[in-house]
Amino acid sequence: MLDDRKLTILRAIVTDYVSMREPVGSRALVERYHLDVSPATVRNDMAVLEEEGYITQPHTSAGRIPTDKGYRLFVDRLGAVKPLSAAERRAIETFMAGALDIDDVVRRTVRLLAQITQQVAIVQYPIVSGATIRHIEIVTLSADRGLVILVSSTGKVDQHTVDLGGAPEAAVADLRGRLNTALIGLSPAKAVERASSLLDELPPDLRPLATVMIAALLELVTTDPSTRVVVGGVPNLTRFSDQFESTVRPVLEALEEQVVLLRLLGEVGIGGDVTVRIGHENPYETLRATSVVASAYGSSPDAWATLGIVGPTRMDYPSTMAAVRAVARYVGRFLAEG
Amino acid sequence: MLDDRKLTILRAIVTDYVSMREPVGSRALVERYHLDVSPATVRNDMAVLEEEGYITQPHTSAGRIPTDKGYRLFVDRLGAVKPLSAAERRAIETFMAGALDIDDVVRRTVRLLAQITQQVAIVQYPIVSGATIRHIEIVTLSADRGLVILVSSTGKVDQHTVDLGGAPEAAVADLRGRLNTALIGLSPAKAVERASSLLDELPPDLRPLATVMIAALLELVTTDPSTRVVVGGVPNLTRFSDQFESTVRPVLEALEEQVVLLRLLGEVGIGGDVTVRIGHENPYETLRATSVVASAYGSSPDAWATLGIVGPTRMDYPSTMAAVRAVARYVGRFLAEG
DNA sequence: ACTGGCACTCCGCCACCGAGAGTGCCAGCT
DNA sequence: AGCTGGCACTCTCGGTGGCGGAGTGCCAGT
Repeated sequence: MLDDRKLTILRAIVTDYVSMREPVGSRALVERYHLDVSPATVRNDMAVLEEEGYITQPHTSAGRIPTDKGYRLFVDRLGAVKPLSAAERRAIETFMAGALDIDDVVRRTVRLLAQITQQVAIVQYPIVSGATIRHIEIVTLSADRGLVILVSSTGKVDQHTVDLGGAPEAAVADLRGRLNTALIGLSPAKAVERASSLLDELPPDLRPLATVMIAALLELVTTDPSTRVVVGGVPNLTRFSDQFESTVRPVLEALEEQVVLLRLLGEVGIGGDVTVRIGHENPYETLRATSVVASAYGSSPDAWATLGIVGPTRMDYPSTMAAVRAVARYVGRFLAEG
Repeated sequence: MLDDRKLTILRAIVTDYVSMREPVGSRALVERYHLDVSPATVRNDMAVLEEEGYITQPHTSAGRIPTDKGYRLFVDRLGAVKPLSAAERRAIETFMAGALDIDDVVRRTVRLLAQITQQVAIVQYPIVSGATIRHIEIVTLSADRGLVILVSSTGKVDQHTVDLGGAPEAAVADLRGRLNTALIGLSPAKAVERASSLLDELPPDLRPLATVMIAALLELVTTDPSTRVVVGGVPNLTRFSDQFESTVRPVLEALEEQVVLLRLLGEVGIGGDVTVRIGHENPYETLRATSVVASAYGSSPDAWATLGIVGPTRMDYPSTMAAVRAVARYVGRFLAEG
């Protein structure tokens, strides 16, 4: 159906449209890409490509632009991965050097991604799931209010306020000790399990307090990993000052909602390569003019998360994918080394 | 110099321009604001106002628009505070109900502000300065890496990684105990002072570790309050889809930089009322088309911070100021009650 | 001190035109 | 069959010109 020349033409159309930002016509195509055929021939091929849904015309007698389907084919089969420039490699190295803690790593990563890709970057905090519990602390703030603090082996610290119900300080300390001895070193899933069985072993007077505590722990363990996403490079959106309402606003709205961001990053397998979601392939109708390029990253199969960028469907996929992949790999290695 | 009628006219121009978004002429003015004079009279007054720099003409034979100086006079002397609507009052009450911890309060506050004002909202985390240290925890992550966790009396939790240099577990525990007994209940400023004197009292083998620890604490105490600012309502920027490069981009850039945001919120006195900074009054040249409305908020003179909104100079100051004030007060009370 | 009138300026809108780019189709060539 | 050159057609885009409307400034009169 699609012979080599048609594929070459599609590739040329995508490349040209991405860099020139204008519908591309048959004449420009033969000139700029050294196709050894006449414009008329290219036109015939383009007619076929259009019929198959890979390209479209904004209006009669304008050049062609790729459709989502066209970009998809390009990404899957036609885009040669563009290696990073020396400057980009250097940027990756220097950006991460001297990172202090997890927060810092995430902040730096998001900046780095935004700068290299010139798009909006999104980085999810590494998920605790495979990590183990390192320490549990309970701090009393007032007679009635306390703070449960959970430190995981990856160095992430989570907190949650609880109602102490006026329990005596000694009871709190007792419970703190018991929780620590019982739960340290466990994975969150195991910890939740162990915690509920622990409840039965406790002296009756500790139980109400322990119930509250464990509920708080549970909440930290289950809800938290999904709640932390960091965004950067938002000013890059201004590069499309055309199509304002249609493009920029929906993206800004998506960026405000952590849940939306997480769904956008989507199900990226840990082993998998860079994932690209183009236009309508995204779970949100309003984002049909934007694409997401994402990848898993992490220090081990047990501690990983997702990072990626959001940009217009009309983007330089080869470069962007290369950048996302490189950053994901580098940050993963960086985390593993500590 | 400026008699009552001229002031009335200036007020009318500001009000009209803000709501209509178009330069306002003498005819429209007398009609819409029931000035009992002829357009010609108004024109004479406008000529004076222009000469004094309060209003200006985009071009000959267009209506007038306020200058920054005009807005300033309006805000200082002419704007009657517009009371909040019932819906807005209700929004404030319901938005905050059921807030869990500081993070939650801040997140909700920023959403609330953004929704009521329909602008970009900025909320700074309450500053610890007046708060006292509630608890210090040291957790070992690996032989070499540890985590210093600082819990303040306001329920804020800060963390910092340190290099343990392979110190034995017992030494770490010892130091942890000493730091806690020495520093709990102190204000950060006092704590830093006490910590350095503590250094001399320690057994020599603990000193290297203690030095690292105290440096980390110091960093937490001094740098942290200024590093946490939360932003929301960014999609509201799309309401000015005109003037894109001139307005939206600079604001987006400012929002990426915590330091810039803090400088924008600026020096707002704790006791003071709402502060307005109009156009060129801002410390950044690129933000000359935007205004900042900010206010201090907090639970006590010892624990407070700043919140506010960023919007176009052409904004409804009376409503916005009322909203910012109301939110600041409400959140302050909410924090005080716990 | 205010007003009505008047001449003047300038923007915004619309209609129109021509150039340019690009297409689709067709007949002819290889 | 497949490619090509030619041609008529379509549509956008930029520029021009005309016109109505809104608004101003000024001046003479009340």
